Amino acid sequence: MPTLSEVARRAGCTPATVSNVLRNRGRVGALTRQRVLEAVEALGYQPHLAARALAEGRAPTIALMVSSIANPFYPEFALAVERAARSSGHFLIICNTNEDPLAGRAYLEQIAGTLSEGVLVMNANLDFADLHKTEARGAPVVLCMWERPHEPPGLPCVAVDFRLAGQLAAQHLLELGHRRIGAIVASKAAGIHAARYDGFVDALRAAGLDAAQAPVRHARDTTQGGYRATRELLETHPQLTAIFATNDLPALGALHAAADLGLQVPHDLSVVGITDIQLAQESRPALTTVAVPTVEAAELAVSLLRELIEASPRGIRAAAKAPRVCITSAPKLVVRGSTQAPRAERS
Amino acid sequence: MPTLSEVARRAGCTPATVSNVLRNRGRVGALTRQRVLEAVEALGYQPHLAARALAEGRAPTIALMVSSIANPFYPEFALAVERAARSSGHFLIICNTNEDPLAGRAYLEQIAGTLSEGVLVMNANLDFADLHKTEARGAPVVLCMWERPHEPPGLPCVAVDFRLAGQLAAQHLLELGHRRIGAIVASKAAGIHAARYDGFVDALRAAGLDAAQAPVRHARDTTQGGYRATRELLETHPQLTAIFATNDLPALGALHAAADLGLQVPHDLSVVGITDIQLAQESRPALTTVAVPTVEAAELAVSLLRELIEASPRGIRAAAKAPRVCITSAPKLVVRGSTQAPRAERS
DNA sequence: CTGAAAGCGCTAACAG
DNA sequence: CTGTTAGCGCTTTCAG
Repeated sequence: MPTLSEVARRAGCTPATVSNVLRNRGRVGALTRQRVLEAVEALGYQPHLAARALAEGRAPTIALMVSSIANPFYPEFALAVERAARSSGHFLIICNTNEDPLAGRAYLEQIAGTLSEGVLVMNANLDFADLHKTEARGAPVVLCMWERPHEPPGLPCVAVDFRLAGQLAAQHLLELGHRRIGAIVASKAAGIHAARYDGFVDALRAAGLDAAQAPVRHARDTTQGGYRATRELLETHPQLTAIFATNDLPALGALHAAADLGLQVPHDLSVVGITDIQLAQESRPALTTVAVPTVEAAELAVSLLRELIEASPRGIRAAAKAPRVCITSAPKLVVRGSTQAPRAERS
Repeated sequence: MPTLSEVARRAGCTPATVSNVLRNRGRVGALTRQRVLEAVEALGYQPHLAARALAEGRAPTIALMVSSIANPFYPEFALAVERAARSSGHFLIICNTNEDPLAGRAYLEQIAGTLSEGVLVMNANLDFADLHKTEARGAPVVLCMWERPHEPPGLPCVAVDFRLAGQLAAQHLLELGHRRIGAIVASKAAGIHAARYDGFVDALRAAGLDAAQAPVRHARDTTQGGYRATRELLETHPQLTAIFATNDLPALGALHAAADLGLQVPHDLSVVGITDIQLAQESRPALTTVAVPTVEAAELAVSLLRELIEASPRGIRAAAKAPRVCITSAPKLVVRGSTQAPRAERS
């Protein structure tokens, strides 16, 4: 691989000049520029990113921490992040923590601040102390999908009003006339999805229902998890006419469970999820869900991270004011085929 | 972030010595080592990866080129690649080409050899010329899922016998008694999936059938694509009893189409796919498919890349012998609920 | 066993 | 306008 000085030699000037023309710094004579450009072309020169990073004191990548890229929601998000990162001149490093805080820590320690300029964190079961440590080392951190806009996490974040999402889902069911609704909370880590469930409860209350009366099951955030939870729910509470799930994957599982129990969705059972992942459109029936602004969140996260990077000139911590919280636009109900009014008005 | 020399100062020695203890080079006195380790600990020192990369002339990352990480197959593969990369000391950069050869080229030119030591290529619609160019610049390239083990592509690759996969799928259908089988070829780029279709034809021939008699549709490699193709196929050839799709996503689409046409799968129509992605287990009915050794392919790809990296000491091209081809273990038929013997023996 | 010195490829002042 | 001079943080001979 040709280097700057090889280009310089060929163009009959110094590396500094070549650098200048390449980055449009300092004025360079038209003729010199011309010769430099030719030399670059002839040699097929490409700047050495590691060298540049070292000299500039900044890295050309950002990291995305995620528990497992194989969860169908993450790739959609990752794709949007990558696009945004790309257009701000960064490459994306994917860090699968596999739900293991130690793996997460190892990643953070190794790349934050040396290979990656900043870190984006999707639900990845990380230790907050580790995150603060990486911040302190000079690598900004942004939480990508904070669930409670009004309860800041003590770290910069983009927040989605998931409580509202829960409300919207529940309201939809209530408006259709459902009164006996089972809830599935997909809480891998404690507390995650709590806001969504809170919203569900809000809506029930607002409709004058006793929320304690609605049966709940916790499940893993997978189709399987939702499948099992639904079967349990329906076995113990056969009179349920609808299922509210805090995420699409378990909602999809509910669809399967219903099929296996001989229930027609939405005729015998309505199902609603949250997020609106790709798959939600592809199930049979298609899933009614509350769409979360994924792409917007990804873009906000990257631009917030960028801002923080710019604002921390070589490791100087920003003043100790409260970390920024960016709020996305509101989640929106998407009605598809998995919900309708309950069949029997009397239960 | 503390640097090597800060550690050295604190430990009362020189950077060179610190470097030595950290990488177990050159002998270091037990006592010095002790002090160095303490200093490292006290300062929370972490090596600066970009600096190390520059000094060593090697990069700590590899790149995975993929057309879009949002295609459900890729994340599964990417996860396996990341694990393998990790355990060989590399980080993974995800490069979504978005099916755009120009985007792919831009990636290759920028990172190959400077940020990434090597490049893994999933079907990403890249220009082979670009790949050869990046090889020539000193960054090894490995194709991750070459479809024809016996027709080497002129680049190092890991090959999966997809022709066999096609055969297995077709044989399964034939053994069940199907004779009127429609084929869906999911060929985003020309020729991709051709091997799978060839295998299908092989099996038909072997069974004494006229392959020309089996209707074929080309489709995009998506559920949607499979959906449309299936509807077309069934409208023009209502007597079909089975659908063979070259990939799982279109096969899943076939399932949906059947449902919309009022056909029971597998009772009225059998469907078989290839790959065995996660989703294949989750459809209703679950999809019969030919499983491809994804994880194995990912691991082979990374280890082949590693080998090539080691073998090319700083950009010296290996001798011009034919590039290596690693062959994975054979694809295997996985029978699930979407296939059974055709209902009417007479069509 | 440890230190001194050179350099990886590039950028960033500051002179000329 | 262009060249000179220092590094960025680390590794790596090669002396001591």
